[in-house]
Amino acid sequence: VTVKGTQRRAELLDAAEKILCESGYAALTLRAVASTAAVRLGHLQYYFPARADLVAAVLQRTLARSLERLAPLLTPAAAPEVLVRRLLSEQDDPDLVRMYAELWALAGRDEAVAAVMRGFYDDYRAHVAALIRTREPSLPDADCQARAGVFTMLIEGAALFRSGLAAHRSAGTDAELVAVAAGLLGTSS
Amino acid sequence: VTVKGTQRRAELLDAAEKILCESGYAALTLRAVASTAAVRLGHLQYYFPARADLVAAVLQRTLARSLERLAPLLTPAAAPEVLVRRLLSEQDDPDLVRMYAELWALAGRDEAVAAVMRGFYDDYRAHVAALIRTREPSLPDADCQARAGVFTMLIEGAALFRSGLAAHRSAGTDAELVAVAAGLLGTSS
DNA sequence: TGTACATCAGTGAACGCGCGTTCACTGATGTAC
DNA sequence: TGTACATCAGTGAACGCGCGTTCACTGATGTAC
Repeated sequence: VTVKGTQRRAELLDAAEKILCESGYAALTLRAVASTAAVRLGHLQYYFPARADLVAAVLQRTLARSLERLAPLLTPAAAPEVLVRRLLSEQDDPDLVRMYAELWALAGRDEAVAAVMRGFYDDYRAHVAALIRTREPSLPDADCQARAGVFTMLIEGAALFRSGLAAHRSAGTDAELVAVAAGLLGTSS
Repeated sequence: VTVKGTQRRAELLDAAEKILCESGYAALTLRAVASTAAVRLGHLQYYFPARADLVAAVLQRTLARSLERLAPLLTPAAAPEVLVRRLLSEQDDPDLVRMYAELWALAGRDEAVAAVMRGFYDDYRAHVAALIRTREPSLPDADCQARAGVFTMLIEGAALFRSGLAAHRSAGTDAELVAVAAGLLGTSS
């Protein structure tokens, strides 16, 4: 495990992540990844012997990075409404929403992918639950979990209906969405 | 346009819908459809000259049938909680949820598919809005629309988080989900 | 009632293409003595 | 400080496969006269 090897591997995952985001899972072929990373097909296979290895690696890394980006937003510092708006603005990147939609579809056909996805959303939900707990300390833990679950459903459902996939954005619906989502996070400050 | 031709066409769409539901979009190949319908590849091409024609036709028919199944549930006859529970029980079929996930992913890569999807959800949302209007006649129309929009986000988000794709079902979260969704529909009876 | 003919329904073989995978190979880098 | 050798990094060509599409063809069904 040399420094060069680690770096190359990261470059290949960069290329894979770029393709997955911009062009989708169907376009995530070994040849496309190799070409994007300016590497020969056979060489890519040296690092990822089978396509499944590459897919698993890029999935893990992409979701871990997503969580790193989302977790800092889920702090009690801001008012719930502000927090929800920030969270929703993360959905402004169409490529990202498209990618999530593809991962959901993938999870439906591949139990290993589904397990990784559930792990990601478990972490996400735990952050939300902790936030609710901070805001309403007297609320039983089970209720915090339940509210966090519904909050997550709502936010991820919103991704579909604010991105053009299932509907276009609407200011009126957004206002109601923010109100409902903020209400789930706890009493407004 | 003979009766035989119409019937054959329906049989082919049946086969395509079955594959799309059970095995997903990637498995929706012309050879698989022809084989399922017990028809030769060349013959399938006679009815659907290009794959895109078949995909468009099966998408239209599948969503139209979905709406026919969902619309009767969205009547003011039942209490909101009961109605929401019935709606959620429609998500008990894993194949169906998987298929929706695939259609969302598809919509992200194909604007024609996205347009069909948006049309479907426009109709769906209109039904919900009408239901809310019945239940709370004094509510301005814009508010009905906004609430219906959030309701739809929540229900579709719930599909992801109750099917194993993004999370497994939880009784506690379900209870909170029903409460929030029913609240959006209007005052409880 | 029969005949000619156009259209509809269905067959079968082949095409070029991109895919994941395999494999034998070469050059560079590190390591043991 | 040099040498031998194992491991790492990278190349290039070929494979079998399934895909959508094309096309020439045959048989069945309807229609006009």
